[in-house]
Amino acid sequence: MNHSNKNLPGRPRSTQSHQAILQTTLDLLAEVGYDRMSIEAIATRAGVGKPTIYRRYQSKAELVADAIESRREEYVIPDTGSLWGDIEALITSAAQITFNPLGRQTVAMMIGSATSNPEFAQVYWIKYLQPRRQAFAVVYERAKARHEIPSDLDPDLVFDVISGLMLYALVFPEGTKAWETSIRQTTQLLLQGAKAPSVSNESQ
Amino acid sequence: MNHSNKNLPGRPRSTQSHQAILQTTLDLLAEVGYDRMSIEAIATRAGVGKPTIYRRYQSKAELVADAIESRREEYVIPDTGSLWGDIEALITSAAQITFNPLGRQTVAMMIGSATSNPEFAQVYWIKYLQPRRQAFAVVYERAKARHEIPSDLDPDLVFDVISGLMLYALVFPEGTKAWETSIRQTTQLLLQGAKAPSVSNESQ
Amino acid sequence: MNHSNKNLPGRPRSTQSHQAILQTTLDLLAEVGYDRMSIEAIATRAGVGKPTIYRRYQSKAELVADAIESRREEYVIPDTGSLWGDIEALITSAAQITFNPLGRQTVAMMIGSATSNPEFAQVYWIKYLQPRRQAFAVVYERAKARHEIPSDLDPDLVFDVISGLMLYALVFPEGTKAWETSIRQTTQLLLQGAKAPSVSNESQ
Amino acid sequence: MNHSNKNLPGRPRSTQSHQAILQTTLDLLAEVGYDRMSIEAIATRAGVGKPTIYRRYQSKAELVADAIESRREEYVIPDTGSLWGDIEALITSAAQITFNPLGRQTVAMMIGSATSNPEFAQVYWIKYLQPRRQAFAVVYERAKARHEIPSDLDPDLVFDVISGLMLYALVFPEGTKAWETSIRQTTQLLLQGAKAPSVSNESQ
DNA sequence: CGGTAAGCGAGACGGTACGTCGCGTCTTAAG
DNA sequence: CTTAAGACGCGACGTACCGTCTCGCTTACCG
Repeated sequence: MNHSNKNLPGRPRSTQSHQAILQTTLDLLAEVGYDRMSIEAIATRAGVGKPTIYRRYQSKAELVADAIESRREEYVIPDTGSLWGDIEALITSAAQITFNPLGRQTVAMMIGSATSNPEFAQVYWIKYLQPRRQAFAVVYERAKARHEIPSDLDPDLVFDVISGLMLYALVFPEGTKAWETSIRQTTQLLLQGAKAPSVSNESQ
Repeated sequence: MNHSNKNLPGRPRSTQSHQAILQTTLDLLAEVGYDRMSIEAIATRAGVGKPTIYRRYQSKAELVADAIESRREEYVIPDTGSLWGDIEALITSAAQITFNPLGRQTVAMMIGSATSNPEFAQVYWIKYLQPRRQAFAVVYERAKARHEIPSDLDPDLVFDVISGLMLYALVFPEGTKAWETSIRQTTQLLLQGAKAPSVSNESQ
Repeated sequence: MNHSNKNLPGRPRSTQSHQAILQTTLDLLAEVGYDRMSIEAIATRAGVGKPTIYRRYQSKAELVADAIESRREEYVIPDTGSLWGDIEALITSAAQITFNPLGRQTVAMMIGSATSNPEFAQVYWIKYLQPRRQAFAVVYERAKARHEIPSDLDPDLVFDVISGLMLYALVFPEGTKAWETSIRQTTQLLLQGAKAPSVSNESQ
Repeated sequence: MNHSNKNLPGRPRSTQSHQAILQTTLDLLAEVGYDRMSIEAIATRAGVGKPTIYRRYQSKAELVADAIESRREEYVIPDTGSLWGDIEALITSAAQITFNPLGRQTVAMMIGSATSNPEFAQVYWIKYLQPRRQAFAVVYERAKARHEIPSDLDPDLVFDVISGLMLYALVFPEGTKAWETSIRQTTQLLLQGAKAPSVSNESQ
């Protein structure tokens, strides 16, 4: 992304400052949340001048996006040998990332600025959801090859339903305590439904 | 909730100012969004002093919550005679409320403060989602009585899946253009799945 | 000034409230000073509604003026038998009234609003200084009759010099610690100077 | 007082803004007076942000004090060759500074906050009165050297009497129209009194 | 003796200014 | 040419009082 071996004139940007900025951003995000987190506070706590931040990022959203991105680990497609094993792995991975202070704040922030900064949710979509969606497609294909499941079901749809449920559970915890159970149940029903003879939907 | 016929001392609060505040809040929410909307601007446009707003609400969130709540219409359970007709009505109603500037901002705001102001999402849950969830249960029971659908399916689960998908579609429009189709398809699969012979899930 | 025995219709004004207002005004004036004293605070502490104050007084200045005036005692011209005895009595009386918290605040307030509310200093002049100035004239005449002092000196001038010195001492305490001594000395010099053969002032 | 050639980090404070603030403060002080002058108005008219003012001064009093101080000219001790000539020069100089809108407001403000901000009157004493008091002492010594006046009179006392009279005249204009005449007369009497044989003060 | 007119406390009203915080930009000297 | 530091103009924050108003309730005179 940055061709750091270019012979640019002048003092190079401090890697140390850069790391301090990103770490402090994540710390503050987890501590006080996106809204209550000020660039001023990040600069002060990181021991960095404000312009040093603004030179790198145009907005708080951009900074936070990069901070989160910087800590993202490479996602490995699970391969446990069975469909349900893989699905459990996917759910567990998603839950670990999502259901902790930083994760909650991240999602909250992403969602909160979905309308005001649409490109922001887009980043989340491309960087985070898309890879998992594709991983699920792979998992699904493998299960199909093992004849575990029917072939006429769109894995993307299943993935979106699962993601939607997790998002829903994140936003409304009081209505959906047993969200993991709901996800398993729903996935099962979808797979069965695809196998069963079609039910006519007369309104369509 | 309040018996309102109490003989409180002092000048009563102006209903006119109150209405002006709520209306202006909704106008500005739709126009510029939650973050960019200042109490100062609301007060000025509503022709009201700032303290008049702060006397009623402790925070912007509280004000906006009440403004939205004040415009909520009574929800009527659909009864078209067929399950799919009722479902379409539910979807259409939800879409009308959600997929417009004010609706998007409302949901964005509710979700955005889900972690910082959890009681806020709770209000949304109780006032808005719960009634629709219960309405769906009624619709489902009626369909069951008409032998349109199997009996061993939890209507709440179906509702949550649908809601989750809509929320997902609202937040990530780029990934889910055809969300209405997805919802119909998913609902159909769930209903079929419930009818079909169970698929064993060995990991459970 | 007010023909209080008029048969006005309606409920008469509460003497109790009136006294509470005046007393609280003086208390607060001494405690926090004129500037930091708010009508709101007076009303609250006096257990009185704001309109009850505004019905009586048009401004804070007016209220304070009346509060001070209400506590003014009748001034009695001293008559100790000797000029210096009388002068000491005058000085002591003035000092008692002026050099205490309420007195300092009163004078400060009078002076502070001398330019913005000139009529205010005028009240002070008429109600407080004028009587003492006239009293001094009487004292002076009596001393002249006793042949203690020369006749060709204007007692008003002497009084003004004394008053000026006290005012000066009140405002600049650091420069004029021994103001009582200064006053005695000055008075003595003026009396002597009036007796002595005139010094020519060529510039006049 | 500050050696100003210190190498402080960060952007130095804008001299331009500083001057604009001081000038606008004096303008508004003369126009509307101390009480009616708001920091908000100063900031707006000076084309400056409020924090820029609050960064420099903790209170309105402090700001005004510095604004006045900034325009103070160096005082030159008069030397006309005769005592009365010098005295006239002193009086004229004092009158010019004091008896105009800005001067009146200045003194009013200084005096008004004499009790609430005692250090404020102190500044006035040190910066303004003390130099003139010392100047008068010099003038007096020169006159004594010319054998114009007796030696056993404290020039500070004379100065204080004159200052007190001017202050008195400023506060109570209605009682002391001919204050210049009073001052000349008083000064003359004091000088004569010092020459004359002492009058016994029996009460002491 | 009942009507009525003013005063009462309480407290909300539209405002103005307060003093603070954070914004995103700028201007320094130092590296 | 970047850095840390920090001032800048700006705008919104939430609070304190301003002086006015509107309540429901006395209170006391007057017909």
